[in-house]
Amino acid sequence: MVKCPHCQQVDAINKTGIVRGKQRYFCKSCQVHFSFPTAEATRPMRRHQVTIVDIAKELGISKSTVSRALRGQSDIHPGTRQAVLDAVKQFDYQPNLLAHSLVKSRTNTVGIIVPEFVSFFFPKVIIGAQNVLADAGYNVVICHSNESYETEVANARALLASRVDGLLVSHTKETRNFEHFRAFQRRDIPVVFFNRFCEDMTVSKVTVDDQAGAFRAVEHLIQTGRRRIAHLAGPDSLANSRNRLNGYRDALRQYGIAEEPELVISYDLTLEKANIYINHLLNLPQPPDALFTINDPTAIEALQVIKSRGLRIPDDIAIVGFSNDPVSALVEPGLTTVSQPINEIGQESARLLLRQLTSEEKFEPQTVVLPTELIVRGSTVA
Amino acid sequence: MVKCPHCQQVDAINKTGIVRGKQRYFCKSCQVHFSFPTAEATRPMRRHQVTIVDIAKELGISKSTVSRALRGQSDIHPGTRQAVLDAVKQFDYQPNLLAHSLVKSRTNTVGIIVPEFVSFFFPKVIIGAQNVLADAGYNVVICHSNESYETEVANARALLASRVDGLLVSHTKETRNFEHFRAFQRRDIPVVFFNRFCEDMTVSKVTVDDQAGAFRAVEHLIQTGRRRIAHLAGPDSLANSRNRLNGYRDALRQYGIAEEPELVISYDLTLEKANIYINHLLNLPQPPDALFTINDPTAIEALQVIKSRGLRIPDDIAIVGFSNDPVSALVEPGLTTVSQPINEIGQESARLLLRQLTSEEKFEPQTVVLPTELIVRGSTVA
DNA sequence: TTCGTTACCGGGAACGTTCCCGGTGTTTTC
DNA sequence: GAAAACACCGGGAACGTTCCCGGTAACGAA
Repeated sequence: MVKCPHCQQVDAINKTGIVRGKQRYFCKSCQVHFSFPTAEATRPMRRHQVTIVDIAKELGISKSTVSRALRGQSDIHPGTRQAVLDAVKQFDYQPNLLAHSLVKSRTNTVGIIVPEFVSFFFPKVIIGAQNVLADAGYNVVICHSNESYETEVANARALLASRVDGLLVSHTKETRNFEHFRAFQRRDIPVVFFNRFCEDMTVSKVTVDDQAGAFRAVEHLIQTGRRRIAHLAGPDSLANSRNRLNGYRDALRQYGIAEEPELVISYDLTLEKANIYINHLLNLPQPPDALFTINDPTAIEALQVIKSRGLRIPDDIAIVGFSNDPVSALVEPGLTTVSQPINEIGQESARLLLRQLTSEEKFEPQTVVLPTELIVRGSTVA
Repeated sequence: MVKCPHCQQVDAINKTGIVRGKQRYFCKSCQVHFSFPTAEATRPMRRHQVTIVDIAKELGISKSTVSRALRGQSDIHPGTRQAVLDAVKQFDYQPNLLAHSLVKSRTNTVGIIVPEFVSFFFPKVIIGAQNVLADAGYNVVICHSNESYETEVANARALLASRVDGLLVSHTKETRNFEHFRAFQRRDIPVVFFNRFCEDMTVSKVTVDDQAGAFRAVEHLIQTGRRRIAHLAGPDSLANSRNRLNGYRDALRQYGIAEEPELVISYDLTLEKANIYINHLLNLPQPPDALFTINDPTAIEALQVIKSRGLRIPDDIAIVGFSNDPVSALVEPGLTTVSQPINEIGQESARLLLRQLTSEEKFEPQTVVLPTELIVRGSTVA
């Protein structure tokens, strides 16, 4: 009853096992195995995409010609080209970037990994970078590591797998192992760090003059008569929090003020912890008369806590933040803060990456340090 | 001097033109054209990627087997599998997602297009969506249309070209033509609108009860004694600004207050225009005693303007915003506002998309309306 | 023994592009 | 009027995967 598809014989057929749920046969005379295609297994009925060959067939030309017409380059008759363009419109053809990238080995895409983006800073950086990159014809895919090392590694892996041409990163506060970024370097995929960076990786970096900014902030506090200046510092894992701490110390030293260890607290950047430490500082036998925080959200949290305790700002205690978030102008009193050129950070990072992407020869990694500026508002002077 | 590569003859060779900068010859006896490969044209020295076949060659097995081992499925000897895994680690092999997506015709990626993301709202939505999507194994690429219709179209085109499996959109305030989104529908790529949506497209939508929220806000103003309530409305192109306006009108009508046309101003959501109109309202012969704005940034701008004019809030004029941005709790006085479940908007949109992506049969588009809640702060009651 | 079954594995065709290379007319040049 | 140049176009091999299908050895049962 089973007929060999080759010799059409019915006998001399053996069963030879069930493979993937389908009976297989063996024809002894033909010395060949065979099985019968099941009805639905013919094709998974994949939705047909209109491709370059569909256009080619329609116009009776070759796919090479269609490709040439689409890329709008050389070796194409204007008439043919127009015909292709018309057909493309008619069939609503969309080029498949996947195939394109596969053969070109480049995706015209750069990845951006940021640790968070509900605060003002990172979105603004991304927009700055994106504008520059878009002008250069690059797409951008944004990843959000959520301050989690695992997520960051997963993000990096995903970007590597999708073969981005370059990477812009600000790492998480947890990140101490940078192997997932070195994987890009090994493949000659340029990486640029911004804002937060690994000091012992030889990559391009964009940052601001954190130390000088912090110095100016603390100097300003000293010059307005403060002596017990507390500092809520960021985690030690972040270079910029180390630098801001250094700026703080520089100022104290230069003005001959001894550093009180109890006034310097390094924490994990969460508002919960910030709240705890602010209260702790205020509860000290000798509370500080000024507070310099690692960033604006922390300063604003401090502002709320201090006001809720009925203390006067800046009379009883002065506050300085860092980065001049728009909110800092809206709170009452306005927050004195160190502004950084957020948009430029993004733009400069993107430009650095682009230069690296387009340079033919070996590119020397480069570090760009942008200036900071002290913005004085009501939280330090009445 | 020129030898035919076939017959090795030297005479009977003609030049037959220079094509792409290279001399071409014709051998009359072989009846064949030929040219000589230039040295550097051999290969563009493309950096070699380590692929599945490299691993296969190294282990002396076929690429099919390596592929099987990597996908960790059936029909693979545990020993072979382990050997492959070891080699993968040793050679630092990274799978090429482009090739994978090309053959599978799916990218496991969904695109998100938002009109802006410096304000609190959209980043938060994105995070909500991303969490849900990541759990389901999807990657996310975020596009930022910057409230520009052209950019939005470009974004949509790029996402289509890179073959995302689904799309989450909040369109720009300029968008009146939705053809670029219909292109996804034509290809059976599910689209979910959130926050801002096109009413006459049959797609899934996630929104909040704008009308009820606005009603509650205005009702609250009326109940606290206000009668001349102004409304700074959003552009008519956005369904949610229309709905909020409707809620405003409902409340006035229900409480028997006639609508004053001069008190309802629709504008383009920029702070510059907001400032102008706020001042305009305050300069009216009969200025309003309350202001309900389309969103929180506008309300906060109003708050600043009003305070700078020396007017008291809420005594002289009360303010209500919309969406409960974190800033609204920080300004002084605190801003009464209508909160919406921002995170849930993202999550729900993602879930809707996922259901559509995984459902076998035809999926009926669905609209989810999430509740709003009035948050009363100092800008309306002392 | 001999057949049926299981457990693996390899070959090769997709997927949708680009690019190289070689063809064929037609036009220019000497 | 032939040789050289030009203007177009087509074929087919990449790119790096997955998937189908068929092969082979080993083993259990009849």
